[in-house]
Amino acid sequence: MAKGKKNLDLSTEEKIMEAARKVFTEKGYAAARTRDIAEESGINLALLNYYFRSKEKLFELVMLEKVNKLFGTIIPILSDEKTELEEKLDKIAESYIDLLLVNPDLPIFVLSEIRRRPEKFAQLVNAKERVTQSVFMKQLMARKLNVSPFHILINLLGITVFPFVAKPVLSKLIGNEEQYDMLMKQRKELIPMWIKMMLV
Amino acid sequence: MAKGKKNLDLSTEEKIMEAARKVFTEKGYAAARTRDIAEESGINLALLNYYFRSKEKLFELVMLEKVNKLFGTIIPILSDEKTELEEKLDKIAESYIDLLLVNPDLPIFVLSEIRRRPEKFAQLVNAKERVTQSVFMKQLMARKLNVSPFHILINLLGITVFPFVAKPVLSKLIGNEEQYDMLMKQRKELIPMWIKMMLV
DNA sequence: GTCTATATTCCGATAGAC
DNA sequence: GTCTATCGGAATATAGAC
Repeated sequence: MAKGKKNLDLSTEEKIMEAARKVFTEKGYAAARTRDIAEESGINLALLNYYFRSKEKLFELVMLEKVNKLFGTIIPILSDEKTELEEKLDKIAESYIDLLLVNPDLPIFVLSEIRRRPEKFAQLVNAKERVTQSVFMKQLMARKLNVSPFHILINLLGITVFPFVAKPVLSKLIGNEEQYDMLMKQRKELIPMWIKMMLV
Repeated sequence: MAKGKKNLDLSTEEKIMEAARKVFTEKGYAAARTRDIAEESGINLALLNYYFRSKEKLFELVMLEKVNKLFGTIIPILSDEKTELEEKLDKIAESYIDLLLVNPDLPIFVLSEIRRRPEKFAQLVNAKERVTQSVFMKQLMARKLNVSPFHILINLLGITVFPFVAKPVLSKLIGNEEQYDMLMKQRKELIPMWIKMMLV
């Protein structure tokens, strides 16, 4: 897709999807209006329903994509048989921060919408076995820590993802977006170090 | 307030506020309906506008309370002149987790609404000087760390607050709510320990 | 102060022409 | 496939009786 340009080259369907990703992610399902999406994509409101039937159906497509993006980044790394624990930490921090620097409101969007309708979207994650039975968790247990491996996973996700969830507040605290982004980039190397300290 | 009982003893105004806290926090501003709030408080829809003029005005009152609750818990501790750095860590972890065990969706509610309308609500926090110039930050700087003190603050908030932001996902991962709560209680002692390890 | 009924605005969805 | 115009329902807010 051409950077910064209107998506004149995309199909109508893809233009609507692109706009829907933007509007839903920025405002959340309830505050997003189909009229916003139509305007953003440069097409007519009627076409949205022609292609996607309803706001709800369009949203489900976006939500599925976003959930896969958020969890699909980490689950393959957790499940990898070949890499050592320490290397997994490096990979998770780096790939997650790279993802979130480009998509800073991905986590709060997904987590908010899951909380709003857990019965519908929590199952979409379907991560229970894939996480609890993962190689990563087994590698943690092999270390004979005196705390549950869940604590380590929570800490890793916490120090990695939280700064993006709190970006609107932290960014002002730190100064501006440039300085915020610079700190986040530093954290790609720092996070694995901090987590490794918790493994002794 | 009587636990688990209908608030028959409260004034009408306070009954509406109580219901508004619940409905807004659970659903967010956009998905909350004034009819939900009226029903929840056992009064009539017209009375909501009689007392609070509009949905927006009522929401602003709730939002102000919630922001104060979330940031008012930590700012006094950060600013305390008497306590050592290590003791501050103990206090923050304990008081925050106690708060969040009772109000688990406080952080995601506040952070979502700030993100949805940063120009309106980010200023409500108004924490820039109170945090950056705080005793806590000065104590961190006195430690001559080789990373920015912001990293430590972010880590502290990340490992403390994030598990509550991700509660709907983590709770299923861990098992059930009881087990989730038990882990969170453990973290009151673990978090200060982990952060202290980052100070060397 | 509290209610019922209603006004008004907004929004998702569709009809129908091209 | 795409548009304009509009329907029908939902949600906020108000009028007016008690």
